[in-house]
Amino acid sequence: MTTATPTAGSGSPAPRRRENTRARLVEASFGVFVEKGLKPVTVDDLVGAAGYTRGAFYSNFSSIEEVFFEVFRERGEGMLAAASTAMEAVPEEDFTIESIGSVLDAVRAQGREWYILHAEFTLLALRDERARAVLADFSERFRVRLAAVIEDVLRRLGRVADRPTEELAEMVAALHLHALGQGLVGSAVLGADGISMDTVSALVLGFSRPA
Amino acid sequence: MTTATPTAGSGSPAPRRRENTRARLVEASFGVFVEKGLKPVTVDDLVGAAGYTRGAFYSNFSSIEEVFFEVFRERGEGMLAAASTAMEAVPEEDFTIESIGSVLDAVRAQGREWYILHAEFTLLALRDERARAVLADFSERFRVRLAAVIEDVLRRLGRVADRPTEELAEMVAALHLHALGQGLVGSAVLGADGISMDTVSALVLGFSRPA
DNA sequence: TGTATTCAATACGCTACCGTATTGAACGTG
DNA sequence: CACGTTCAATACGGTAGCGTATTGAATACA
Repeated sequence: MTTATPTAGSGSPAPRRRENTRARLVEASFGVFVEKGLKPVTVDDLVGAAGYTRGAFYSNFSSIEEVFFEVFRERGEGMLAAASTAMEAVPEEDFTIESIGSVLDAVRAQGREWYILHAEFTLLALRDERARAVLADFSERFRVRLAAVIEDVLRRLGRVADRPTEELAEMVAALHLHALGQGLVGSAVLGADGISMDTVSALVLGFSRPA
Repeated sequence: MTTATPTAGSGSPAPRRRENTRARLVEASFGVFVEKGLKPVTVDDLVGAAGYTRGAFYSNFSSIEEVFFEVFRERGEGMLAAASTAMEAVPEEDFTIESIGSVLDAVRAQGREWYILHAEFTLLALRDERARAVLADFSERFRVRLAAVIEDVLRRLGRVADRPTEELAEMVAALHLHALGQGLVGSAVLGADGISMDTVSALVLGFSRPA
């Protein structure tokens, strides 16, 4: 790579417009943050990955954190959208425990990258109020979606939950993410590829009873 | 603070010995890592917190990561020791679900600080093989201890687990840590102060059956 | 008590990265 | 097809933090 051509080889050169630059920068930054985390990343890393130089960065953003926020928001919306799509793909009368799995698959599909981004952003949230708000918003929305599926499934099975389905959803999501992380780190007690279906099933059944 | 007196006001001035310096540096570094994370920390932050200057650092360590490892190992051992102590404090014939709680309390006692250190170290482990090994070792030891308690409790209750108690232990530990983190970030669906006892109880009962 | 050794304090040069200011090429507009 | 505008590329000075080399004060030891 000699010349710095943004997104090398993408058909038409794409007009030099502000939105393009921002979008490409955010897009490319995702991989950089996944690879390095937040603090070790430099402005040159980001523009380098996108095929720009420093000037493009400061003309579009004022700090690296700003980009990080944008990346998280964007990928978070992606996750939520994927989860919704997965839900809607299942016809109402086919709800089974497996339906929960298909929502979890939306997370699994982003796998390693989402896990890392999420962990990194959580750490930021511990120290930054605004990040806290963004994270809380995402988490709640995801939890609510998952809770809805769980509720549907329970209804279909003719069972009622012992406690708020949101708690159940929180547990399932937490364990799923945790298992994904364990898989990355090597020791995978709960399954290297996220939580297993029979664990989900045992959880959902264990926290509910026949209506 | 004008003069840099290590551990200001601790009775005797304490001899200027290598081990002392190392120990103080590690001790003081804990707080710094909790506050800032890993990468943003500078050598001056660490020696400053301990009341030394750069010289002391490079004469005892060769990188900041090295100190970070040492901090995690040390606090990890502390956690394990606290967990063991908690276990042994309960007479064998008194095992109830609450016994599990007393192990979790060992974690709760370190609360916020342990959560952050652990999260920070996990992120490092995703990118560093040696950290991975250290983390795996800690996690396994903790899981085994917790699994032992769970097993004892189940035996006492005349129940048998549906699946390896280590899996159960992993779930309980993961949810506990997750809940602690949620508490720090604000939204505490599973209880702001770690996992609640009736969740633990439901989990343990849900994943076991009468013998 | 004098001498050798240990180890933290200081001094120093170096590099990486920052953020601003300036330049100049692509684009829209009349 | 000129003109103005938009925005990324480049050039720059400033700073923070690094790691080494040297110094000097404790401590051990004879």
